[in-house]
Amino acid sequence: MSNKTLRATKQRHAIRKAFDAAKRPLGPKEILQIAGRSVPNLGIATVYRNIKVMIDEGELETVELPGQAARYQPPADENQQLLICEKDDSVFTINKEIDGFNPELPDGFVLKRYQIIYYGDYQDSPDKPSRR
Amino acid sequence: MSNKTLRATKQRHAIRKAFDAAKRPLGPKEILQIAGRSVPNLGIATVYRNIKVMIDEGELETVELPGQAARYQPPADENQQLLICEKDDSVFTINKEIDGFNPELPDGFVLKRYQIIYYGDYQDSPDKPSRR
DNA sequence: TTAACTGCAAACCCTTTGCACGGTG
DNA sequence: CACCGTGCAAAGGGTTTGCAGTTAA
Repeated sequence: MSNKTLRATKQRHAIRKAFDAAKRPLGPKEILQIAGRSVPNLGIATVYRNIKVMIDEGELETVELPGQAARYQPPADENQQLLICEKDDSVFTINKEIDGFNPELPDGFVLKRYQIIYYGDYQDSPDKPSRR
Repeated sequence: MSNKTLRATKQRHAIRKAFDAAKRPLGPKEILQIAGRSVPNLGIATVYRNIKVMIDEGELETVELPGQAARYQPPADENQQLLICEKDDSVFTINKEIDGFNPELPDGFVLKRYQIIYYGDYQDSPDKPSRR
């Protein structure tokens, strides 16, 4: 966590609002698109820099996905389950715990955390951003 | 699968040998480094093109990892478990099935496959390439 | 002979950085 | 009025493509 004093800029405010509205992990370009609606000329560099600062502040965390660029979200469960919609690669989260999950690992390997990713899609075409 | 006739080139042969020797998923630069030992002046573009061709032929498959560039390997289990060594980001595979694993999914979501990724590291410093 | 294949370099795409300007506190 | 933050453009790093020369069949 940084020790610099953060300023309240309209850019950072718009980025926060984007996450509030989307309620799902967002990538840099998605953030630019959403936040850019309230901040004309918002630059992609500003988005990247704010992502870094906000992660540093503990306000965001990285969601790393296989074969895709990183997304970001307000901090959630460590072993959060991610659900990737193959229709459009949008990402949703499941915050429920799996119980009794305890895989066998190779000798000497110390498990720190795990990530389970489900691939599939919805039969219908739901309003993605309202799901959680 | 392509319909073009593949030729037996020394470049492709060297790339096959690299996978045989490594026995773990490899990235383009790793392939270039290993196969380049037997083919001087091997170009990275040739590596990328051969990866594509070999995937097209079913000879390789993509291993997508969160937050990392894709690796490749000869086809393995669909729900293969991947093990990422955080010491150097090298990747190993576990081919054992998990039984009784059956998570609850949201209504309407059709599960096609899942991927479980464990993060941690080895206490010792094993010979990575010999592990499987 | 001919069309797949290769190496090189340029082109791309995404992310980061340098710089001068603008805005917060 | 410091100095943090921003927009723009250039620089980086990884992957793809264009092209002319090479080589398998």
